[in-house]
Amino acid sequence: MTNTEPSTTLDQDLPLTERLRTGNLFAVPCPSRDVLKHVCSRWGVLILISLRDGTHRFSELRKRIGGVSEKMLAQSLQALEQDGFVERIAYPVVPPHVEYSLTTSGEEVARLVAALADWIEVNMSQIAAAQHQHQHQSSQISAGESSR
Amino acid sequence: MTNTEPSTTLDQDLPLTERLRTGNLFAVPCPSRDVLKHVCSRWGVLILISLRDGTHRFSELRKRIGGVSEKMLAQSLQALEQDGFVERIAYPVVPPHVEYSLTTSGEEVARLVAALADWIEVNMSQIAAAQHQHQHQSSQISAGESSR
DNA sequence: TCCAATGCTAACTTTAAGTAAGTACCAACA
DNA sequence: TGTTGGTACTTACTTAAAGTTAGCATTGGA
Repeated sequence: MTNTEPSTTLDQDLPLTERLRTGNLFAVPCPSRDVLKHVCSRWGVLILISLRDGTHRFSELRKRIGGVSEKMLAQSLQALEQDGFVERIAYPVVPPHVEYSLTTSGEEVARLVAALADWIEVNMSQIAAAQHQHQHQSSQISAGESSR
Repeated sequence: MTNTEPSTTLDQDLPLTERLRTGNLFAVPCPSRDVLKHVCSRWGVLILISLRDGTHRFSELRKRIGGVSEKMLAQSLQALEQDGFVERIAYPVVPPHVEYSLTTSGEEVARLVAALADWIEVNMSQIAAAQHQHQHQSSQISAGESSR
């Protein structure tokens, strides 16, 4: 049996202040989850960080962000634009010229996302060490003496 | 044609300081991307935030995090454990009793992730307004007469 | 005339997420 | 002596998302 509860129960039982602090992210039908998905997605993160140093064209972003396809770049940009984090300006010329930049709120999320990404990169060697260690003592950690 | 470059080119051309600042996240074969994926994943975020107030059992997390299945919870916890963000302690009793808590580095990422999640929740009404506005003026934004 | 350049979109394939059911272990109950 | 229940998982299967490839529109330049 899986996922039995309506899962809004937890939020409903808490006082308003608590609901605001812990957020309703823990409830299933929460719109924040979608926004978080856009912002935290593989390409969303890199787009936001890329645009922190100013306006960029579609093709510039594609070149800068290694491994992104045009489809995913367009899709991610559209999501971020719809959430109001990215502004899109299309100049009616041929060949097309479209510029993307961060909005005010976009700059704020981008700052937080960049902080997270920076932390991971700075501590990557430590994380890699933990991963390596985990490989060699797999599932040895347990309370007391015997396990499994 | 998509994804033409080996995409390490950009990093290689930059000086070391710049590479550290902007990170090699923009390169395809970057291990940071995987860590970011774990941390920023739908359930990873909620697990990290949940564990910020202390140790929790598997079943407690399942109840608290609305909509998560046992499979995804186990999978996400294993990824976070492997990255060294979460510690797992299994007591050799029947029925099983397993406790999860944040490590020191886990607390740090959790703090950054929580900051991001909090920002989104606090500004959710503004974001929702932007989304709604976007619906009604879809793709009307373009450069006025002609520029460049 | 034909190709290149740019920013997309559509059709299709592969991967990841989600769902439902099963496993192991023993204690308590009837 | 079943048998039920509780916990923390796996495993097999289905669906949704990501990724890949190809194409469109337009026009300046070779």
